[in-house]
Amino acid sequence: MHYWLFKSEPECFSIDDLSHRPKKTEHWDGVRNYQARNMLRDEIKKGDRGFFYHSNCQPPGIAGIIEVVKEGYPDFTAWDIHNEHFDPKSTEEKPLWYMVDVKFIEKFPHFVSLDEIKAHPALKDMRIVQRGNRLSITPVTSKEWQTIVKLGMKQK
DNA sequence: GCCAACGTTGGC
DNA sequence: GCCAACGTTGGC
Repeated sequence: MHYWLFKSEPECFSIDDLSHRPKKTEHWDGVRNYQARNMLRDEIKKGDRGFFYHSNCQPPGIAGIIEVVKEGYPDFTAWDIHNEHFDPKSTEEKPLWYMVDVKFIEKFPHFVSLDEIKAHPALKDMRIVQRGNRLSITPVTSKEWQTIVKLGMKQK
């Protein structure tokens, strides 16, 4: 099993939005970056777990845990001309963009802020703390995963 | 709202 | 196939 970090702007789609969806499940659509697309299509497997990262908000950080419940399949929002992620280069015959379905597992009792991640020596290699990182999905090592889960489960 | 970093586009 | 211009991301 592998671990991932999924970025989302909470204004747009937050961990609470996910937990209130039917079956606490939603497709992770709208990724329009080739590197992230390759991970969605080829590497992210059913049963993998991910962090739900809140970006472009105050404070940014990791809000909780999700699980991949459906592996890569064509992102149909790219075919919808009225969708903001519409892309005429993608067709049903030759889909260009992919997505997975993710399910809400839990919200951390303690939100792990980007500041905390940056301050932790074991997390210094995470993509998310490196400057200029713009990938919306990144791999997480099992060591990083365990470190962050420990921080997130810490009760006040 | 600023702006650095980065990916993508398109002219050549 | 280079690379400048442009658009987007996302922390601050």
